[in-house]
Amino acid sequence: MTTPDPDGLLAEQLLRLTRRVHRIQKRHLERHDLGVTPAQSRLLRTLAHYASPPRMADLAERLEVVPRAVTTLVDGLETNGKVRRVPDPANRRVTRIELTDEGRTTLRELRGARRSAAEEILAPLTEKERQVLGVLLNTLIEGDGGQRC
Amino acid sequence: MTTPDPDGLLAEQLLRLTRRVHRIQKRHLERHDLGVTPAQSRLLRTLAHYASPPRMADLAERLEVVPRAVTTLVDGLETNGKVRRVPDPANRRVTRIELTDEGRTTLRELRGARRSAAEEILAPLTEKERQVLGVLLNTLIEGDGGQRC
DNA sequence: CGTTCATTGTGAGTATAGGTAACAATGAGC
DNA sequence: GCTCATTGTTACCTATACTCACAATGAACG
Repeated sequence: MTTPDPDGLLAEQLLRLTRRVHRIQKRHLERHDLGVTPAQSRLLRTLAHYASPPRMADLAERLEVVPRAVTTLVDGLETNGKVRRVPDPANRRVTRIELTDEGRTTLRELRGARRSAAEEILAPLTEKERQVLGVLLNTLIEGDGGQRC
Repeated sequence: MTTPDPDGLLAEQLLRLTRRVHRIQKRHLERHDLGVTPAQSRLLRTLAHYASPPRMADLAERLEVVPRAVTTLVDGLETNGKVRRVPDPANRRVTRIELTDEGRTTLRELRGARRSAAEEILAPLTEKERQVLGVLLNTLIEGDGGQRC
């Protein structure tokens, strides 16, 4: 009742914050000069979560993008020597994506950039507030993916 | 202590949520078929906040983008008849941006799209949680713009 | 076996959003 | 009047992600 459109406002804040997060992330990445774009950084981190090299399609699903988008990202990372495409002997349609040693090194350095970016973004929040925010964001993320359709 | 990199995780969640917000917003905009891109929609809404027509530079500052980006957005909106460039008689360098009647109509219809998009995004949260999230997001937004540098 | 259909990744092209650099027109300060 | 800052824009580039079409491959089934 305080505002006429509180939810729209919330979405607005979210989008605004988003732009800032992107900017800050990009700046910190450039500062560390790892030769990796934000989206590539995300793919690298995702890659680290797998026990064995995932397929392109696996990555696409995990990143919530169409497979074609993964191709471009892997192209960039591969030319920079961060990842390697390896054919799957069992199914010749699939190509699996492996982190190279250089990719693993980059990933470690990336963690610093990521941490400092997060710190800059979250500076205004106390530890407890961050926890609350984390829970809320998680609810939003989980809520959609699991229940719809 | 539960996770090794809680802040980085938070930024990750934020970015992930962001992508979803963009997708949902775009879908709802397309469904209402108002001939307006998400960024143009944002400019229109921003425009409505001014008592008198703002300058391009004002919009750029408010939207947190470079002036050049505003030019493109206004170009699109002007060719679609949603806004009008009017020269400022007092300072011939500045052009002020006015909402047209059609722009105002679009803005009203836009509110529906915006509301339904917000509802879809925020569905997993209770009313109280939304309030908490609003406060946290506001802290993050205010905290950066006002205090740094 | 072969025919058909689904899966997998990618080439080609498009859209959106933003950024930099250079510039012309204008205004302001000395 | 000369210099410098402001304002918007022209021209160009980047990043991200999309659709569509397609070739290669595998799977199902008569």
